Amino acid sequence: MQAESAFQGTPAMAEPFARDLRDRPATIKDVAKLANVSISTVSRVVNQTGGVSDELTLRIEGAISALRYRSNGVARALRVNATRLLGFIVPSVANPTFGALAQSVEQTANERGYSTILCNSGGSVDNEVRYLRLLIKQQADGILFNSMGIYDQRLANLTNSGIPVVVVGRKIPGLPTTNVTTNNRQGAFDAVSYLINKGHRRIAFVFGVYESATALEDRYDGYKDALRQYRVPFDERLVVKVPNVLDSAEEAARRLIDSGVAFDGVFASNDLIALSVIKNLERMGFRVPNDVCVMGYDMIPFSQMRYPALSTVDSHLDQLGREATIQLIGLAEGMADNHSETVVKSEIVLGGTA
Amino acid sequence: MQAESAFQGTPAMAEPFARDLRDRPATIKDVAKLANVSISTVSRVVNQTGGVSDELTLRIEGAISALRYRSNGVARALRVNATRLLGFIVPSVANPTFGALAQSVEQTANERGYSTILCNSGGSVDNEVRYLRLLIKQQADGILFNSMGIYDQRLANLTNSGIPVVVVGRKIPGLPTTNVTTNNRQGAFDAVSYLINKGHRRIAFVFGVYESATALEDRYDGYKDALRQYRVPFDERLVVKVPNVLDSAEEAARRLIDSGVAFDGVFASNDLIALSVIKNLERMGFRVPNDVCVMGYDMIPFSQMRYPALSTVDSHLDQLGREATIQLIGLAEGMADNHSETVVKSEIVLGGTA
DNA sequence: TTGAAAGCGCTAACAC
DNA sequence: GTGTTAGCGCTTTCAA
Repeated sequence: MQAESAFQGTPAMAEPFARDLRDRPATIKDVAKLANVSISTVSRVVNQTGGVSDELTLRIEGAISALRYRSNGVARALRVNATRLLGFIVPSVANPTFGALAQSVEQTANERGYSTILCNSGGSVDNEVRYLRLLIKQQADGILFNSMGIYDQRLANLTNSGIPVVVVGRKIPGLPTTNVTTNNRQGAFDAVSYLINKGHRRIAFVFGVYESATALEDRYDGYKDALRQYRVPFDERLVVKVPNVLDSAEEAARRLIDSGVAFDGVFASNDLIALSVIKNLERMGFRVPNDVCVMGYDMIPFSQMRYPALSTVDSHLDQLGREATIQLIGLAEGMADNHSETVVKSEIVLGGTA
Repeated sequence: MQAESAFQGTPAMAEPFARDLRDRPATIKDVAKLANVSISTVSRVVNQTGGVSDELTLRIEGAISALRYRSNGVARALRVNATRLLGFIVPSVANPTFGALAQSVEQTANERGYSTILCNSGGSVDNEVRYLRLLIKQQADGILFNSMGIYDQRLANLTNSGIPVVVVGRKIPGLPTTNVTTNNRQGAFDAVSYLINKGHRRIAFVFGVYESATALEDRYDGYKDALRQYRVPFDERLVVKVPNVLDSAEEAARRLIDSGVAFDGVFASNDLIALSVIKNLERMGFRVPNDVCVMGYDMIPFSQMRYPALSTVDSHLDQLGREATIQLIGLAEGMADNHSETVVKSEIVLGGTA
């Protein structure tokens, strides 16, 4: 820290000293030699451990900036057995849900002196396994895992291999890890209840394949809960699965419409799907919300960048990411319980589509 | 690799051996001891350097899986002086433009055995500097830099400090780095030319503050080029700056409309702004494209998730990310020129908004 | 307050 | 084919 500001302070006079060591970066040894002290003293100054006389401190800081010395994080990591690196495994950063999550994770980690290695699993368990292995090998201090929620024996082995793991946004059935989730079932219940209370009775549930098993199931359960609560008959023809929306937004609503089943409301398992449904409804001449009401889930920033804004359920992605990261760092630093469960509340937000 | 599959093959019989070493992970030494060989032989098996007899190989693989050994990447990195970690600095992953870019970077890096540390600068030079320092300290093998394009002496110092750096999507004036950009000026020219050829004469240019200086300037230049080419008078009242759209999508079009200046087309500096403009136009009762045509830039996946889909300029973000990553790895492995320039072509894509 | 020295886990000469 | 050993750059006892 001091070292760095000292360096900035003397960019001009730094050059002459800089490279009598041929083009490799300066090490602590070089600094020690130039300052005429031992490497341990340099280390004390660099890490601000204290107990170094003002005179030496000054001399060492001078040498540090002259040599443009930066302590080697890898060597340090090896020695102290901590990298201050966190792994974050998500299905896809291109998906704004995870983008928002990643943003909050990264920021929270940073405030605490950690960096984030981002890993796109593409939604495949094999890749999840591959990344877990990689992160363990790279000695990440902890792993934040936004898994697809599919159980696999290898996942169990890896998440139990000693490295702190927090599963975020969803649970993996059978994996006893610390997890931070959003209150999916309640949120879905609220959304569908709202639609019912507005007088809708034929409410479709549209969901994507590219989603975590458990989060999806919870939202589906919430949907059914609401129907039951208000004695609206369940019709399985209103439950529609669509392919990955980011790849092909085409089929979402069409299937529903083509099927000829009457419906006056749609509850989508996430915002992207909701948007895709709206797109297709509008393309086919329906008006939203006049002809059909649509609600999404997650409240990605985008879903508000249209007119009318999407009615949705805010799952507080920022809070989710933040909480999960805090938990993970707690585990990594040995001051948190393992296997805890945190639930972030979600709440409906009315835009203009329902 | 072999080690890992061997391990998977014997999860059941692994346990008994596993923890006579108290709860620390097994090291190469432990494996050597159990297999009754030297650590160098273990290393040779782990790294598949060859030259080890079948018998020993087998014995070592057995020990590896029994101990659930995983080579320590940090120790290896220290020794071979390479982390196989790439840093990727972006203004914000929550922004889908960078999400798309990050996705392609991550994938390309992965195919080549590298992982990516994602860093959100939040668009501030101070954070960019902070991250550059961090990545250098962490011994990243290279840095992919999606900078805001603002020059700063510290950036110059850091990017010249020996670590390979590729600037992607934009240039930083005054920083002679390798860079991979998209053909912004031409793309903007094409977009605006298209609008002009459709008969529009009052075309606004709307841009955001949250954008890279150079990319923006190039797009602005392209806009002016087209006006000049077709002898459409330039009216600076049609050039409108809006605040960060992700934070507040409110003001984009309103300013333009409130100003009372007539316009029949909008060229936005990126898709997000285009969407925000459309939202506000529609909210105020204008119809797109009937009353006003709108074109965006970048072709983020989202801009196609509406009806009608946004007309925009595809800047081939995936290709951009891919190309930049390849260049960076080339630099990192010492087989690419420094200071090269690559330009990815962009081309207009007609949705239904223009 | 300072320095010497051991050692984190690994690779790569080099010797056998 | 296999083993011995030095050392990557750092932190951290321990002694002085």
